[in-house]
Amino acid sequence: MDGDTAPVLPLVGGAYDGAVETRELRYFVAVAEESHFGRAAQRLAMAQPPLSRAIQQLERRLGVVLLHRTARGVTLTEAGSVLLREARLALEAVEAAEHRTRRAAADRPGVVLATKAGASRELLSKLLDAYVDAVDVVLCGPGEPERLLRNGRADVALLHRPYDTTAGFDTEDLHTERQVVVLPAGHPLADRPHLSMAEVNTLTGLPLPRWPRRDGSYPDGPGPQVRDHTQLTQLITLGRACAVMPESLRAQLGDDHAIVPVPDAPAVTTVIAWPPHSRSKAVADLVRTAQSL
Amino acid sequence: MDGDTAPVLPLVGGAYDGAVETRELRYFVAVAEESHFGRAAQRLAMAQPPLSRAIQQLERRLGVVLLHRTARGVTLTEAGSVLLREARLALEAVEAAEHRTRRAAADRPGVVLATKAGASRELLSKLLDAYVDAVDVVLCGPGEPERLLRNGRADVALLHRPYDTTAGFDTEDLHTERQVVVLPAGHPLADRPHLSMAEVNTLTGLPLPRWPRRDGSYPDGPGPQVRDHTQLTQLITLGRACAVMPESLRAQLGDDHAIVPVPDAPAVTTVIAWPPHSRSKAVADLVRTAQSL
DNA sequence: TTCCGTTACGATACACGTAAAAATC
DNA sequence: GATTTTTACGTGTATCGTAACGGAA
Repeated sequence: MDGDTAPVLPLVGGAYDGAVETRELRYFVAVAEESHFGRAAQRLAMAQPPLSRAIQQLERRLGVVLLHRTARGVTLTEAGSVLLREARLALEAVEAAEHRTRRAAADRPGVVLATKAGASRELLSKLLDAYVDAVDVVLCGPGEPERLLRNGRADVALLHRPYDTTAGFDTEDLHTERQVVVLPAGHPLADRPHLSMAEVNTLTGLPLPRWPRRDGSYPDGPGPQVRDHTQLTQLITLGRACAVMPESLRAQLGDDHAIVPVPDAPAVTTVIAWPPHSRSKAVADLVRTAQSL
Repeated sequence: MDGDTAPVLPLVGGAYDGAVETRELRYFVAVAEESHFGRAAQRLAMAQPPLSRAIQQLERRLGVVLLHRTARGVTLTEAGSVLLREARLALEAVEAAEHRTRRAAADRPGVVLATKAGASRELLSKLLDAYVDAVDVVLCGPGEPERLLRNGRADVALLHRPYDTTAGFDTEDLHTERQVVVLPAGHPLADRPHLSMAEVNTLTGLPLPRWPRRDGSYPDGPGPQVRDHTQLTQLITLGRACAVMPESLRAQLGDDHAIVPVPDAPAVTTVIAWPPHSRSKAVADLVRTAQSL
C-alpha cells in the first residue's frame, strides 16, 4: 500500500456507463485475494488474458486504478481495497437474493436457523420446544452461521460475540457468559481458582488451537489445527492443546477435562441475529420466543 | 397474489449455474415495478423480446417462477416479491461499491455527509464548527439522505425517525423532539394549547400535503403536492395546507405562521447513521463529535 | 533467463432488434 | 379484435482461448 498519487484515470473516451456486472466483481475479488492474475485465472477456470482485460474494463468503467502491477504479482491500491470490501458485500447481497428467492418458492418455506454445532444446546432445545413450527436448524462449523445469514442460506442465526461479527444485522442479546480454560484432567494448574489469559498463553506444551479463517486457511502458530469441537476435545484429552471457551460448553465435556475460569478473557454473548430488512413474521416470532426464554 | 401451487420449475436440463448478473436483476426490478414487459422495456430503452428472454433465463437459473403472466401485464409470485426486495438491496450494494470506490480514489476523499435541507440546522452548524476537516455536506430533499447512504454516494447521514428507515445502518440517536402543526397565522385553531392528529386530519380546507414516494410518484389524496420545504411554507402562508413537523423547524418559519403542539404525533428522533461496515476513522470521529454536542 | 502481465487475433457465444405467432381477455 | 407475451431468425457485440509480445527481477 505505497502512497501512490494518481489513482484516477484520465477519461480519454470510452463507454463509461455505470453498469458494473457481478462477473467483473467476482473476477476482481479473485485477483485481489490471490494477488496474482495467473492463480486467479486458474481459480476462475479461465485463461489470464480475458481476466486481465476484464479488470482493465472495470478500471476504465470506474475511472480508477485498482491494482499496482508488479513483476511478481499485483497489490491493491487504496481504492482497490475499498472495492474488495464493497464487492464482497455486494456479491453476498446478490447471492442472498438468489438463495432467499429459491427458498421462498420451496415446497416447505420454513425458517432456517443457523447455529454453531455444539453451542447453545440448552437454549436451542428450549427454543425448538417452544417454537416447533417449521424451523430448520442448520448446525455448522465456527464462523459458518454468520456466512449463511449473509449469503441468504439462513433466515436467523445464533451468533457469539465477539467471535462473530454482527455488523449489518439486527440482533438481540440472549445470554452472556464468562469463559474458562479447558485443561486435561490432572494438569498441574487444574486446581487453580482462576487463570489469566497471559498464563494460558504461556502454558508450555499446551498451545491454543488454530481455527480456520473464513477462506479456509489456517494462521501460523504452534497450536494444532482444528475444524470442530470434537477434534478439539480429543486433542485436549490427549494433552496436546488447551482451549478457552464459554463455560456452558463444559456440559459437553467428559470427566477427563478440568476447567478453570479465566476472568480476563472477554465474555461471550450469545445473540440471535437476522437480516435487517426481514419482513418475515415467522422470524419475528422466533426472535420474540428466544428473548422470552 | 393468488395461491398458485407449483412455483418451482422442473429442472429439465440447462445451465443452472448460480451466476446471476446485475443486468438480470435490473431487468427484473423494472418489470416488477412496471408490472408490464412493454413499459419496462421502454424504461430500459430496449425491445420487449430480449427482456422477456432475460427474465425467462433468470427464472430458469433460479428454478423459480417469478411472474404470473396475464393478458394485461404481470403480477409477482410470492418468490418474485422476495426477489424484488432482495434485488433492490443487491443492486444498491453494487452501486455502493462503485461509488465508494470512485470516491476513495478521488483527489480529495473527504467524508460526505447527507442531510435533509433545512433540518437540524443548528446541529449541523455546530457539527461543522467542531469538525472542520474535509466534510462535504450534501443538502437534499426528503428521503434522499437515506438513499445516498444506501447507494454509497454518502458516508454518513442525518436521518429522522420514523420518517427515514434506518434498517441496515449503524446509528446513534442525537436528539428527540415533539411535533407541532403549522397553521396560517390567524387560523381559528391557532390559539388552542394543543391539537390531536385526528383534529389535524380533519381540518376543513387545510389538508396535509403529499410528499413524493421514493419512485417520485405521489400518493392520492386531497392535499397539494410538495417537493421541498419552501413550497410547503408558502402553501401554508397561502392558507392551502397545514403541516405537521418537528418543532425545531419553527425557527425557519416567518411570522405569518402559527404553531400548535400535537402531543399524539410521533416524536421525531434525529439520528446520525453510517454503513455498518465502515472502517473509516473519519466517520467514527464525526459520529463521536456529533454525539458530544 | 524466467516469471508475470499485456496485446493481437480468430472463433464462439451471448444479447439485441425486427418480424411473425400464440395466448388471453 | 384488441392487448400482451412469446418464439423465430438474422446481426452485431463481447467474451473467451491460443499465441505472440513487453518488462521487471
